[in-house]
Formats: sequence, C-alpha cells, structure tokens
Amino acid sequence: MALRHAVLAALLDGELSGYQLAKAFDLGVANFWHAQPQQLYAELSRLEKGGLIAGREVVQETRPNKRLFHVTEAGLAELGDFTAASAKPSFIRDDLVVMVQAADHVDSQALIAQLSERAAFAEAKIDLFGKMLRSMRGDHTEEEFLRHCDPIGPYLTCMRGLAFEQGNRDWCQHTITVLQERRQAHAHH
Amino acid sequence: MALRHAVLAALLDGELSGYQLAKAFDLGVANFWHAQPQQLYAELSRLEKGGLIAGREVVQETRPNKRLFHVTEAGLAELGDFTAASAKPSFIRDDLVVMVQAADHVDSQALIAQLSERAAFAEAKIDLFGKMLRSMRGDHTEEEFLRHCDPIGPYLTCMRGLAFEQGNRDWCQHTITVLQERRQAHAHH
DNA sequence: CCGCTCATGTAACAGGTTACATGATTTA
DNA sequence: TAAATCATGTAACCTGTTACATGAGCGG
Repeated sequence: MALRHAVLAALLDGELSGYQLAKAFDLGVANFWHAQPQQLYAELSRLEKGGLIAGREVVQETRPNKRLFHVTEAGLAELGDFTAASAKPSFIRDDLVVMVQAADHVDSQALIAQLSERAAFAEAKIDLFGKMLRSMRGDHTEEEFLRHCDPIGPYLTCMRGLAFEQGNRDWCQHTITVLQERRQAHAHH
Repeated sequence: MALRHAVLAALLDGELSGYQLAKAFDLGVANFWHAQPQQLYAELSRLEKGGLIAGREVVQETRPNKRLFHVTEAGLAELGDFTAASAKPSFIRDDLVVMVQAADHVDSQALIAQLSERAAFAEAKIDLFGKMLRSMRGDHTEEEFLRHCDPIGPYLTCMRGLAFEQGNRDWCQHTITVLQERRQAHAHH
C-alpha cells in the first residue's frame, strides 16, 4: 500500500495517463518513487475501481487513445489518512554498497569501475534535478519560491532527490580515491 | 538474489550466528542493507545448501545453542562474480517523501510531525554511525586509517550510511522550516 | 527500413513483510 | 513479575521484477 499513495501524490498536480506516469516513475527520472509501467497500469486500475481516482478517455487521431486520471475527493481523503499515519523509516538497499562492504575481499579494479559508473549516473541525475528545480521556480529565488509560490511539494522532493544523488556521487568519488591510493601503496611495497 | 550477497558480505569479517546477523541487519542499525530475522534464517539455509557458507554448532550452557557461519571459497567466488557484474541503480523509496510530494494538499501540521519524527530518528543514527566509525578507526585519523588499515569495507559503507542520514536530517529540518514559515504567512493574511 | 515513441496490458516469478510459534535466562 | 535478550524457524500474504504481447506513427 505504498505505491498506491505515490501514484495519488503524483496525480495531484494535474491529470496524467499511465504512460506519462510511467515516465515520471522511471529510474532515470524519479525523484520520490520508482516503479515499472506494468505496476503503474495495475495500480491505476485498482485505484479507479476503488474510486480514489477517475479517468477520462482522450481520443487521439495520430496516436493511440489514452486515459487521463485525476484524484477524486475520496483519493484526497485517503492521502490525508496516509499522511496522518506514521511513516516507516527508510534505509539504503543498494548493490553497490554491498560490493563496497566486501571491498577488502574482492578485486578493487572491478569495484572502481562500478563506482565510476554510479558516479556518472548520479552526475546525470544531479544535472536533471538542477534543471527541474530551475524550471519550477522560474524567475524566483529559491527562498522566494518556497515562501510564496505553489506547488512546493514537487520542489521539496526534488531537493531531496538532488541531495541524495550528490551524496551518492561524493561518496563514490571519495571511495574511488581511497581504493586507488591503496592500490598504489600496495604496488610500491 | 541481492540479500544473498549482502549476507555474504556481512560474514566476511568473522563468523556470525543468524541472531547476530539479524541485529546487524536491523532497521535501526543497518548501514548497508536491511532485512528481517526470518529472511536471514531462510537465506542462511539456502546459502549453506549451496555451499557458499558453512556453519558450526556452538554448544552453550545458559543460552540456546547457536550456529556460527563463515564464507567458503565458493562464497568468495560468488561475491567476486557479483562485484564484477554491474550494479543496479538505487533510488529513494520513502513514504515520507511521498507525503511531502503531496504537501500542498494535506494538513501541514501532520506533515511537520512526521518530519520531526524522522529527523530525530536520523539524528540517532548519525550518532550511532559516528560512534561506529570512531571505534573502527581507534586512535588513527580517518585519513591514516583508510590509507593503511584493514578492513576498510565496513568503514566506507558506514560513511555512506552517515552521509545518507545527515541528508535525511538536513532535508527534514529545512522542509519543516519552510512549512512553518508558510503556516505563519497564511495566518497573517 | 530500423529503431524509438506513444499507449496499454497479462502472466510468471522473485523478493520482502507480517503474523505466528517456542522456550529458557537475564535484567529492571 | 514483567519485559527484554538469546536463538530459531514456518506460513500466508503483499510488493516488485522480468518476460511476453500488440500495434500504429515518426525520425534518421
């Protein structure tokens, strides 16, 4: 019952189709949740059956028709309940961190390659999030925007995504440096 | 096939029982993976059947007997393969972030309460990780330790955990400030 | 003409969570 | 004497991933 609320939250700022939603929940883009298209189509069906969202068919000529969904009153109430109930703690669950945990027992060259790849991925997301933030706040400074403008929810979650990816990148870079220095020290002995 | 490698990595620096492992993978402690005890006992059975770990019975008098597990050669090889294969990207999947995404449409008082709770949890983990790092490096400076000492894997993952929780805390505090200022502005209108 | 985008799903499987079960010992 | 710790599991369920399926239009 978690994707459920992520979908509701995503639909708050305007109607979206399953396809559009899928793009927003994509690995390379998602700033507050990730899910595959299949999961989203299934969840949209469930939410519609439950009356938490409602869809309207949009007939298109050159493209397949699509259904745009918006949150109903009942959906808003559900989100309210969700927000009132206490959030489960979150934690890191990351293959790369597991690899580093084993750093003393595996090939450090391979590890360095993984870390570089991840650092590059993080860098790309940092770039993307920076652009998203700039486009959301328009001509305002961040302070102004957060004080007076709407909506701020997506802006705040994007800030979290940005900080998370900066943390990833910095840690990857630092870890690479450490591993490389140790390789050199070992070579010299 | 992910918990599998997390368990192997955890067993690298000395044998552990299922119970001890469960404590290390606990929500409030875990710095590189989280899992419930049930999952761990099941995984240990599978790993043992597969010959990736081996256990030895330790008979105790005042306590129930326990089985201590260590990684075998085959297990080490498996970890090597895992590290060579490319790591899946990781992402945030967090109830609290979903709630903030909906910030413009839900009760901000409730949100602030959630954020405070999370900030306190993060603070506790920051404290814990700080202590773990200090105890691992002993009298060395961090630089010295990372250059010359063993093992560094657990130290590096702990650093990632620390940075992650600092990111959590800072974001929670900032978000609380923003929401409170807007409440006041709204009250004044 | 090949691959990408738009658009929506079904089915099988792997992974994670919650609930239940047991029982002795130590600490508050 | 109540609660926590040590120690290990089974079973049912919910969530997420991977594989497969379809089909028109658009850009290089």
